[in-house]
Amino acid sequence: MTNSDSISVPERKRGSGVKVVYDLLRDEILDLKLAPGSLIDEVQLAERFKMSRTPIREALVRLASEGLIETLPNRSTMVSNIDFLNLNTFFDALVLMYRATTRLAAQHHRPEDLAIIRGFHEDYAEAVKARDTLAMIATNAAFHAAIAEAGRNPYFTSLFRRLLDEGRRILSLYYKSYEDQFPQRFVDEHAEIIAAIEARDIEAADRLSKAHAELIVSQVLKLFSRKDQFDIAL
Amino acid sequence: MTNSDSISVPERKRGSGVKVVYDLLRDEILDLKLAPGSLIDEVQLAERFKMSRTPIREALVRLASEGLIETLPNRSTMVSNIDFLNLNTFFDALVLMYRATTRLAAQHHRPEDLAIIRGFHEDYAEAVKARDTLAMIATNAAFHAAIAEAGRNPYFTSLFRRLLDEGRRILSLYYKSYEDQFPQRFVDEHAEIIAAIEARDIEAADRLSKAHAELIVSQVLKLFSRKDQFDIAL
DNA sequence: TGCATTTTTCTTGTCGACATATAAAATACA
DNA sequence: TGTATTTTATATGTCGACAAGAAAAATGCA
Repeated sequence: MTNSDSISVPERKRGSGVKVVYDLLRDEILDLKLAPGSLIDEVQLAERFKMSRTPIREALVRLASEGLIETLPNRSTMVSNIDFLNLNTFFDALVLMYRATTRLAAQHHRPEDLAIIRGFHEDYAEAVKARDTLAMIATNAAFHAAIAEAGRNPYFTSLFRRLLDEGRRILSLYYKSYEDQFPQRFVDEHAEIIAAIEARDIEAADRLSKAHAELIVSQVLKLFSRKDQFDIAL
Repeated sequence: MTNSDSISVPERKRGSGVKVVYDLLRDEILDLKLAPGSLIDEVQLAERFKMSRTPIREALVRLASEGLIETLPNRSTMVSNIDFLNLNTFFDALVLMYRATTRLAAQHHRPEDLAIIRGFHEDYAEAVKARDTLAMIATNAAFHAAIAEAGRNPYFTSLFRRLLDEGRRILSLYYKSYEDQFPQRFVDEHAEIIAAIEARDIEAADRLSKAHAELIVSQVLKLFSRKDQFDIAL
């Protein structure tokens, strides 16, 4: 008897339901597999994940509290739109968190943190070499998140993670349109940042991370100002 | 027939359940009516709020994603402990957010924002005059949250709100023990901050908010270093 | 035809019940 | 008596079903 013959096999550990749904939906939203503004149906998800609506709803509540989806009372819930009109608030926060987390990493990192950071650094370099844009975006976010972890301030880390997540959505649009030489420059700058952290040079970490962040911001802004407004509005 | 005669009166609007539970539990946690570390029972809450466990659970999921409660798998959920060992990370984030939000308020505030801010300023002054510590804590948080709103950066605002919330719990302990003259000084400093914002003097707003935040931090640290360690551990 | 009103449909919000995992209690055994 | 094992108790995780709103469709009327 093959596995597909038996119908009533739960095959899922108790308590894992919410996490599975949350993780997968989150990834799909951040990779734009679920388009901003698209509607989410609980029953549909329940069928897809083969579970009841209760754990689905709890995953949605969590996504909503993180701003990834919006729920209209008594009416459907939808993937949050990217607010292009207020990108400046996003960039302001992003630059400040780049600086704050990198500074703290220079202060508080431990030897084992550097190994982790270097790991993601190499992953990113390989993604650049392979011209794999989705991997570039994901490993870049992981690299900076690892630096934030080494800074050991959970308040900064959680905001920064949220910003990096939102950045994944924005950068997905960016790299969908343009392939250019900047990723290689980012690799070099990452190496400089690592060196500053390792040397515990707080001011250098601050200066380099600030320049790095502002380069990204200026590139994305240049792109968006060049593109036709109607082209990017969802 | 009086209202109490009919047993099966829902008397609650559909969709309001989660919000009611969330708001009340949040307040009780922040005012220390629910002690850090105390256990939360879903069935008990369901009976208390006269609703089923489903909306209760969704409110708990939301509180958990904001870090106010922690949920042990398959076992009970509890009110998050205050991490006295890592207060420095809290203060680092708090000072930076005081500065960032006040700077942005000086840049982006609109006339109507100032009216709101002044309203909370007066509420706080009255609470100080009345020596109502719980009101002081709440209106102080509201005052600074209003400044953050005027800065119009939702990323900063949401982190700052979370920090102010956590601050409510810490300050509750502070004021439980000591009554002193600092609240009046805070009133004066608030007035100076408002003036800087109104004058759109970004550097002054930065300087004043930094000094204000650091005064609070140093006061709380002084208190905690004076107190017996075992006295405050939970 | 055009608009207001009623009906239908469809999705969400809530409920009560069952299943299961963990901790505590009880038992067995050396 | 002390430890290991089994049993029980209890709170959580999940389920299927019903009810209530809101939008869409259908109907009525001028």
